[in-house]
Amino acid sequence: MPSDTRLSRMLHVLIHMDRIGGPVTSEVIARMLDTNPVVVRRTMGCLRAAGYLTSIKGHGGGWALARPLDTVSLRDIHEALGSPKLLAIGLADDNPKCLIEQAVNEALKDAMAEAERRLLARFGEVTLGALSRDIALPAG
Amino acid sequence: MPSDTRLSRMLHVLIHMDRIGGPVTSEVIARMLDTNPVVVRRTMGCLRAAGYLTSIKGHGGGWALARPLDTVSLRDIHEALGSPKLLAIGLADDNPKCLIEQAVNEALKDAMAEAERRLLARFGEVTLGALSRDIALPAG
DNA sequence: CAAACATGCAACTTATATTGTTACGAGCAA
DNA sequence: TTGCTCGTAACAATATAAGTTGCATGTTTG
Repeated sequence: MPSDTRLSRMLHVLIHMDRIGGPVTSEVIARMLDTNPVVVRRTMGCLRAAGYLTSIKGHGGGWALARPLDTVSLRDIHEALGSPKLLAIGLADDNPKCLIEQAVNEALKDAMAEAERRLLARFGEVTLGALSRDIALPAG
Repeated sequence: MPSDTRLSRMLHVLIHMDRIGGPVTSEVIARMLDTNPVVVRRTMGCLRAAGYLTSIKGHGGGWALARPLDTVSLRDIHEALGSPKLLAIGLADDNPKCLIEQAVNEALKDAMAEAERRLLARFGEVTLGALSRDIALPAG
């Protein structure tokens, strides 16, 4: 399966929108992300449902930020996307009564849970505003 | 995509093999893992290539451990499987020249690399022998 | 040697999740 | 009314793990 790039894409586009200021159409965003307007609406719809974006139909419409980027962390966006799986490996449950399988899975689960916790913690520490300020201004 | 359960399965089966002692056929292992002998051969072939297993054809043949489990870490098995991706999220490279995309990806990449490093470090600290000793003996 | 057993491997199918595409409906502005 | 824009359903494309079938190869046993 192709890796999930939605988080990367959404962070990218949110910072662009902050700098543009006014509403941006799915069409324009699709060109930024080298994809399709429908993909943009589908993904950004999650962020609208979570209160980070608004969308306006009709001429002059498009997408706009609903909150200042300093109040939004990478983790917020991850969760707005439905908290998709962060880890690619899974636990087999082929023989759930087997004590060996249980012990192996317990060991893996602990390590995986810790890795996930730390990744989410780091995402929670970084706001999109802070990230944006780290970028050279000419990027527009 | 279905999560990759090969690591979990291989750890499980290696501890069983250690307790059984003699060679075990793909057929028997397939029943342990509730799967197919061909899947077993395919996956275990990676561990043979890396020197952790041997396989013997013909009557009385099957799979056997090539090294004591105390000398094999979870990380060793992960690497023997070809170091499959640990993280499920990826970085979009839709517009590689865009400074914003670059900065976003850099931030994500750092956090992801750290999570991966820590997970691998933890896998490296645990041997299959140690894991096996944590399990109640009647599990056989 | 012949038969039974077991792995090796190619080729194909299935399952699952993201991503891409087409088509059409609904709302809003000029 | 016309044109722009989002909303959504439906479907195809893509990638990877997993499952399946079939047959060749090698090994043990009688």
